[in-house]
Order: sequence, then structure tokens, then C-alpha cells
Amino acid sequence: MKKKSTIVDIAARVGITPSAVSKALHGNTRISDDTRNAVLKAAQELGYQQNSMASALRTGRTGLIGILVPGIHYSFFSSAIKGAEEVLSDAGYSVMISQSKDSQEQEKKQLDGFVRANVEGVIASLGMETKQVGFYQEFSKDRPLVLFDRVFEDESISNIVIDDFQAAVKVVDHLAEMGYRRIAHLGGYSHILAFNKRMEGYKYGLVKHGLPVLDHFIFESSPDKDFAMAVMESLFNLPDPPDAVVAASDYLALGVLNFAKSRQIDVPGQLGIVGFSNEELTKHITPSLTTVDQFSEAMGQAAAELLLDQISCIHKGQEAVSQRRVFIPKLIVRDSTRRELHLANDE
Amino acid sequence: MKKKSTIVDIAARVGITPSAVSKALHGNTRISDDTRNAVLKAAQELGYQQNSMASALRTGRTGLIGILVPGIHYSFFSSAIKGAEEVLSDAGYSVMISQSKDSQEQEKKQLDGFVRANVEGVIASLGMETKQVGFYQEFSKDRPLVLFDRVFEDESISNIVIDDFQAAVKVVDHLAEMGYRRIAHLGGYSHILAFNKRMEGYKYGLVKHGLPVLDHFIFESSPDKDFAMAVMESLFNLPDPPDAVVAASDYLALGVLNFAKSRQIDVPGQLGIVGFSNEELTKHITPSLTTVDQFSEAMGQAAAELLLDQISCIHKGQEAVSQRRVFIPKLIVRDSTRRELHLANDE
DNA sequence: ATGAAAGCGCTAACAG
DNA sequence: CTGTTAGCGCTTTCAT
Repeated sequence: MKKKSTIVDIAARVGITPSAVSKALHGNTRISDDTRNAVLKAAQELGYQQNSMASALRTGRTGLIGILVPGIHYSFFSSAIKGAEEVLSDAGYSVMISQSKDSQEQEKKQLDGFVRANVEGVIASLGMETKQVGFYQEFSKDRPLVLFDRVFEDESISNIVIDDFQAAVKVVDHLAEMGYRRIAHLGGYSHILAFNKRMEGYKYGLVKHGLPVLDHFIFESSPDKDFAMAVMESLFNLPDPPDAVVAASDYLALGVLNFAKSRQIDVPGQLGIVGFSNEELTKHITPSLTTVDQFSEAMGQAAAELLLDQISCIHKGQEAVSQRRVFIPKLIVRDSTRRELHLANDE
Repeated sequence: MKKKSTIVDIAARVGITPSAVSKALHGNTRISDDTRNAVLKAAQELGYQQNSMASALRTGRTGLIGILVPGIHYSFFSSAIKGAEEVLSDAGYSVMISQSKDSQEQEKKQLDGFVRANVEGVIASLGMETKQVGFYQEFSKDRPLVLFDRVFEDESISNIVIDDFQAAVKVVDHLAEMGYRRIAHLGGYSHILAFNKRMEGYKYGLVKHGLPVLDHFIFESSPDKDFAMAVMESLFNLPDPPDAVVAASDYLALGVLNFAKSRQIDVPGQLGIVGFSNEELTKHITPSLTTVDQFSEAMGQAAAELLLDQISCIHKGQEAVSQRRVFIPKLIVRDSTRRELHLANDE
């Protein structure tokens, strides 16, 4: 454990004071080129590393950004984090990561952890169970906050979403075009805006195509494969089961697919299935799954950019205005809805 | 932006000194219950939050742990991070994450970032291109370091690996048992210990079963699907192509599978395929892929535990001894090698 | 262009 | 049991 050198050591070596060293190291202040070079050289020789705790304490800036997601192992979130991390790291920030595991309590706790660590800003996506968002609003009064994907409505908080309504309409358009008529919906909890929008888009789509909106075809749940199978079980015990399912997530869709396999239901012939997220696995399963691409990495990047924007606004002493960015989703048609199977043509 | 209160404010309110407050807040020191309660109450009322920068500066402890992986979007790594994050977060640490993108330069840079942020320890997995590991060794002289999965040999550094040799032997055992005789190997770069061990295990397995070790059946590469397809192309232009392929990663195996599909080669009849990692998608593709489970989440947890161990050793003033933990891999037999297809029986 | 001095908020010896 | 004191390493006026 070698002891690290400080600006005092450098000062001693060069024969000036610590304050002069500090200035020389930061470049911006007026200092003679000679001393600056001497300082730089000495710093090099001593293997000087600036003590971030000290400067953080002094300046109030930690160079830390927190990212809070339900779970890092979902490919949507890990891609988003990948995108954000790259942008933030390039801008000289370090990234802290926490998982809420879809629990509101955890979420609060982790956000608190960020506060204690003195992050300069946070990028977050809400957990499924999160209904009260007061603590987020509280937080965002103090520091920049950008929400992405799973957001709540608040004029004063920046967010990045995809146009989920639009996406769901596109999905129904496609299904209708393929001749599906009895389209069910397996949604997520509707207090999450994204899921709510998908639900609305689904309904709008049905109406647009003159299809019936049936309450008993609409479900709301956690993104759980087993739940999906249970729901399908009940649907297929009806005299008129659906001929297509719009799932609010790929994992739900996977559950539907498993159910179909177990019951020998032909996909896409007897049952069309659409997922949501374009998880990596959707293109590899059989039949490959029609889904909606959410541009996860780009969303992460955009979230990081908005946050950096806000931070720099604050440093310039301006009031940071909240912004929102909406990504236009892309329907990826694959075999699970391709009723007359032409040549497979992914992506 | 409400100004946050400090222990000085609390001290003033309760009518004692800051140092007494500090003791009261930390519980361990001898302090009367009365004052402690008064302090706690005042802290509550003032919404006191301890300033981590100040205490970090004073104590030299930041409560930060860095995790460095090639890419957070690989499910192996994101699961490992999930496991580690949970353990570390429970132990009161915050987790910083960086990606090396398999570049040694990035890796150095990110590790440096960790040093600047004054992390108390690092968990890392090497990038593919990393051949010089001096900067890791340098780092580990200063602070606890635990390597996992992609490690290098160094007595003094703790690591977590699976027994890759063992795993590869199991794979070959299984293939031999299924009657495959001409078994090729698509490996990763052999300077990565894990890949090297897999290679050795593969060879050992062949010898054990009296099968020929053919140099032109052995390849070394980056984990790239397209590369896999190219290699297979060349192998199947030989007069005696292989009847099975052991791939060092699931993504390589996926490339092999794609090749087989494009050439109408029957899997598992004509060609058996085994992957490595048990990525989520391997169980959903058709045919489902025989692979080796690496217990990614458990590895992450174990890495975190070893690191916490080392940190607590250091705090106790003991020399931290390096430990290694080896996970016994588990072969997951699925359809891509199940020559006589019995009832599907996953996991 | 450089130096002196003060202090960010907290903690840890040491006194009392 | 509680208070006093002295910094951790750095930045930042204000003087020189």
C-alpha cells in the first residue's frame, strides 16, 4: 500500500504553495507556463492522483451519476445502461447502478443510497409496484432526474419514452391486416404509463379496424410467464377463444407461446402472438416472435444526454427546463404472426 | 434546493458539540441514552443526511465498489452483476459499473476511474483482448481485487472461476456417449484462462474416449457468430467434416446452428452442437441448445463475498489472503445433441 | 503571478 | 460520558 502523494508534496518539490499547484493543475487560472510545467512534471514523477473525496467535499461535485432500474438482467435495461454508461463515462462521470427488483421499498432505499453518495443526477425507470412517486418528485427538486421507459407524468421531470400508444396501434394494424379478428391483450400494470398507453393503443386499434373490444379479453398483470400461461388456459376454455394475443412484454409472449405448444395450438395459424421489447431471444425462438423494438440503447444514451444537459444548465446557474424525448417504435414482423409463411425475412 | 443540515446544526439544537453528535449517530461509542435520543430526534426533525464526502475524506472509506466487465449487456455478466450488487448493497456498499468493451485500453481507463473515485475494492472480468495484466497487479497491491470467470493466474489475487476443464470433459463425455466421433472445437482466445482450460478439457476428453485430436478441427477466435459461420463453411468443405462441435460460447454455437440451418444439416442427427454459458435464449431456440451452466448469479455473489472478506480483513489490520473458489459446472442436455429424441426434458 | 488563510463536514485522539 | 482540538486534501477568495 504505497502512500499517495498530495498537492502539498508537489508544492514542496516545486518550491511553491499548494494553492498554486491547484491552479496549475486546473489550467484555467492565470499561472505562468514555467510553474505549470514544473508542476505537471512533478505530478508525473510523484504519480499524483487527485483525491476525489477532498475535491468533492470542497466543490460539492462528485462526478457520480446514479442509474436505477428494476433489474439489470433484463436485456432492455442492460442495453439501456450500456448506452447511458458510454455517454456518461465519455463525459467524465462515473456510473452507480442499483436495482429496485420492482419493489417500491427497495427503490426508495436505493434512491436514498444515491443521495447519500451525493450523485449529481439520477436516471431511473420505475418498478412495477411503484404507485406513489412522491419520493421521486422530492428527489427531483434537489437534483436532476431523468426517467425513462417506465415513467410517471410530471411536467417538471424530464423523460424518455417510446410512443407506446402508437406502437400498440401498429401491432393491431398488423394483426388486423393478417386477418386476426379476436385479439386479446395481456398487459402490465396500468399504473405504469407505458403499459397504460399500450392498452389504450390496443383498444384504439381495435376500434379503428371495427373489431370488438371485449373486457374479458383484457388482462393486467406482472410480467410473469406462468401468469401468462394461466390466463391463456382460462381464455381457451371459453367457447370463443382469441385468435391473437398482444402481450405487453416478450416474456409474457413467451408464456403464451409455451401454452400454445403445450396445447398443440398452431402459431401463427390458429393463434398470432406479438411481444414487446425485441429481447435478444425473440429472434431465435421458434416460431420467431413478432415484437416491437424499443431502441433500448438509444434510449439510454438519450437519457444520459438529457441528464448532462440539466447538470450543465445548473452549473451555468440557469434553471434547468425539463425536456421529453419520444422514440418512434418499430414493429418487427416475424413468424409468430406471419400467417402465410413467405420466405423468412427477419429484421 | 433546500440546504442540508449538518451535525453542527444538530449539535446546536441539542446543545452539545458536533463530536458528541457524531458518536451518538454511530451508536458504538459510549454515550448516554438521553443524549442519543435527543440527537436522533433532532436529526429526524432537521432531515439530516450524513455527508458521505466529508466522512469519506476523514475516514478514507467511500463505501464504493467497482465492477468492471467487458459488456453489461451479455446475460452472463448482467446476471453476475445482479448477484454481486445484491450482496454488496446489503452490506451497505454502493456499486459502480464500467464496461471495457473487450478493449485493454478502455479497461485501463475504467480501472483508473475507479481509483480516482476511491473505490474500496474491485470485481473484474478480463476483456478478450487483454494480454498484459500488469495494471491489474499494480492495482491489487493497493486495494482488494477479485477476478471472476475471465481471470489470469496470480497467486496473490482472489478469483472465482468454474472448472472449465471439467466442464469441457463433461461435454465430450456426453457427445461420445451420444455416438459422436469427429468432434471439432470452436474456442475463444487461449490467453484467456477459461478458454484455454476448455480447450485442454476438450482434448483430454477426446483422448479419454480414444477419439482423434485433429489440429484442423480446432479454432480460436473472438465470440463472433459470423466467424463461427465462416469456420463451419470451411470445415464442411473438407472431405470428412465433423459430426459435432463444441463451442466455447453460446453465441458461437448459435453461429454454428445458423450455418447448419442454412445448409440443411440436421441437428442433432448429422451434427451435434454444444454451447457454453446457458444464456437465456438457449432454451428457447429450436433445436434447444445443449450447454454448460456457469451459475452466473452465484459467481457474482461469491465474488462479492470474497471481496467483502478481503475488505474486512484489511480493516482488522490483517493481511488479506487471496482465495479462490471454483464452481462445478453443470451440463444441460437439450435437443441439439439428443440424437434419439426422447420426451423433451429440459433443465 | 503567486502566497496566505480559511474552511467544506466529519471523525478520532485525548482531555476532562 | 462529553467536550476540545486538530486535521483529512483540496479549492478559493483576498492580499501581495
